[in-house]
Amino acid sequence: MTSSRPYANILSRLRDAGLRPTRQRLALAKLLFRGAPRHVTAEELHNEAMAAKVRVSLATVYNTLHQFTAANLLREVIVDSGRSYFDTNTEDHHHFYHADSGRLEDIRGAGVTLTGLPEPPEGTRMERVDVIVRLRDGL
Amino acid sequence: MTSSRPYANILSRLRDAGLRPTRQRLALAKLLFRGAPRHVTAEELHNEAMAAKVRVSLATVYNTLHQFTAANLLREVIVDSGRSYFDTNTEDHHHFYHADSGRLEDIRGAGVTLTGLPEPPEGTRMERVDVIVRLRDGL
DNA sequence: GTGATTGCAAATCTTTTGCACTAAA
DNA sequence: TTTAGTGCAAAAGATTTGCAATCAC
Repeated sequence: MTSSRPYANILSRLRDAGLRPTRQRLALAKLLFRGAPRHVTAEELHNEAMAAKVRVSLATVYNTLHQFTAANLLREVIVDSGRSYFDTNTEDHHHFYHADSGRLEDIRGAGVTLTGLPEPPEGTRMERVDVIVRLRDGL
Repeated sequence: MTSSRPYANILSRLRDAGLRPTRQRLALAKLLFRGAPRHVTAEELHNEAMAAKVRVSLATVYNTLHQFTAANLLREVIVDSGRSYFDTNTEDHHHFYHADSGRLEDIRGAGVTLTGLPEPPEGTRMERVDVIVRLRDGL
């Protein structure tokens, strides 16, 4: 059972991604990938690390999140100017954004279809398509 | 012809929105709404104002952009954490985001269809749906 | 006049950077 | 070793705020 050996699993994920499995990266990866898929900000992850007695600087958390994103272990979700969210779910999916609380919720990609999108302009290629459903509390 | 009296037009747009038509707001609105629909950042608009010899502080540009957005004269487009774009096109449409240049391009909303989106969760309402097609230069 | 708006500078907040130090291979 | 990675503190942006001065009505 894979989930019974999360450490080894994470170790290989980092190695496979070409990232040296340093103490900090391993610790952050364990925090990120242990439970269900989640959305975190750099500051939240830093706080979690502190709570878990893992010594990491905020700068390293930022660096690590970006390295993980470049390695496709994470996806950056942009819904709020001035705050970056990182999503542990890198599969095709979209998001509900609870604008009043700042919380993100996944929308499975499978069910959603987009039709009628124009071709990318000459000289460009489509990197990805984001669908963000902005929600407000109340009626 | 409406476009021959942009000033009077803008004046009423502000009044209708419940915004006092101050010198700064009129000047910024004229810059924003004169030509074709466009996407601007606060800093770009501030630079334009300076170039047009309109004295406005950057803080006032920010305030004004947010007031215009609240009044539905503008729409804020979020594609980049750390930089806000304001779109003079408030109709239903989506965006190409040229990630390499930071440029935004409209996609007419009419042609695009989204199917299979789940209902908003209990206790929330859908404020709007954004589709952002992230583009990269080159092949 | 009187209350809404503005300008300015300072404050805030998030994110990035430079560089000496530390640790992985 | 040798080179990548880290911490820290400082820098960099973007945006907001506080408050006295100014303007629209």
